Amino acid sequence: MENPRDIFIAHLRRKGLFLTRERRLILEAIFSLRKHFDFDELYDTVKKRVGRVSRATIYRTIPLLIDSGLIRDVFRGTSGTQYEQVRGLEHHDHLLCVSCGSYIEFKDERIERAQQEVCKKHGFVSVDHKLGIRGYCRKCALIKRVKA
Amino acid sequence: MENPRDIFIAHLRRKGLFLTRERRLILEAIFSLRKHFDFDELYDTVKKRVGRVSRATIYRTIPLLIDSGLIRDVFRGTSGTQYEQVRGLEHHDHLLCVSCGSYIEFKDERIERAQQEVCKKHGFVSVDHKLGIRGYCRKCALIKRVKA
DNA sequence: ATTGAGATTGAGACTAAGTATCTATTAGAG
DNA sequence: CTCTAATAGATACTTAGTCTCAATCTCAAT
Repeated sequence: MENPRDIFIAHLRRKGLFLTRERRLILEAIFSLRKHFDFDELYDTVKKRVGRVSRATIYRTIPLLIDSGLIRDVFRGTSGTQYEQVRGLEHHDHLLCVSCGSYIEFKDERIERAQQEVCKKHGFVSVDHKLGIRGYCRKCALIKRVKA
Repeated sequence: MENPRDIFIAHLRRKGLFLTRERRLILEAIFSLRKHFDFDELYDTVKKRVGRVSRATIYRTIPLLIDSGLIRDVFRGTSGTQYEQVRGLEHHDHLLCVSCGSYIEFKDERIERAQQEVCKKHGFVSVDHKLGIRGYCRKCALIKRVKA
């Protein structure tokens, strides 16, 4: 019950849904992609493997995968939503370079713990959180300084 | 040089832009709104006061206000972006109730400090950050429990 | 106060992410 | 194998946000 396929099937069962050929192929496609991906990358990959999929099917399957805990959406830029594979339970946050678009993942236990305390204090039951720090990565910060 | 108008003008000057009637009215409209607002609320308010504004003008002015540090965008839901007035420098983050849509603002120094350290460690120059915790507020968490 | 170059506005066309609808097809329980 | 609800595909639709361009306005220099 550890592999993505079983997790996905279990989730579908729970909701009385079928594991269709398309859903299976979308799931497989995701794990052939790099960790972060967007709609178009997923769509193109599935299409390349199957020959034909409807965009609608991809859009309909994404929330199922999110609810299964297999992927999550990380940020929404001007051009669509970015998703990432969730492997295991290692939650993490992101440093996002506004200049070159690269990102760095990080995890800080102090931040996680402090968040839990904040929730507790407000009687808030957290289901998800997202911390994104926007700025300039090391390389771009240097270029910027040279320019200025 | 403390009031929003002066800050805005200074920013425009720096970029060689004019303080037009429309920009002034948009700025004034914002400060008549509640702290959090979206595009439509702003658009309607300006229209009510002036009689006529182009949606494009509002859309063009928003980034100017963001760059001036007078407002910031807090989260982007399925229906547009939410903005908030920035008063002074008090940065804060949000607890977002996925059930009733309410939000709670909070600030935690430990989180802020830890973030700075993370940036430092990666040679990252932060310009902005956003922490949003999604979940159930006290009231909705109770209702949920009763239902389940 | 006038003027002129460049900035800006308004109106609407346009783009694109995501949703909704409808019909033919498919999954899988019995 | 059969039957029914679920599903896929195709495409129309919605809507946040951007782009375009002619008409208008701003303000620094006169």
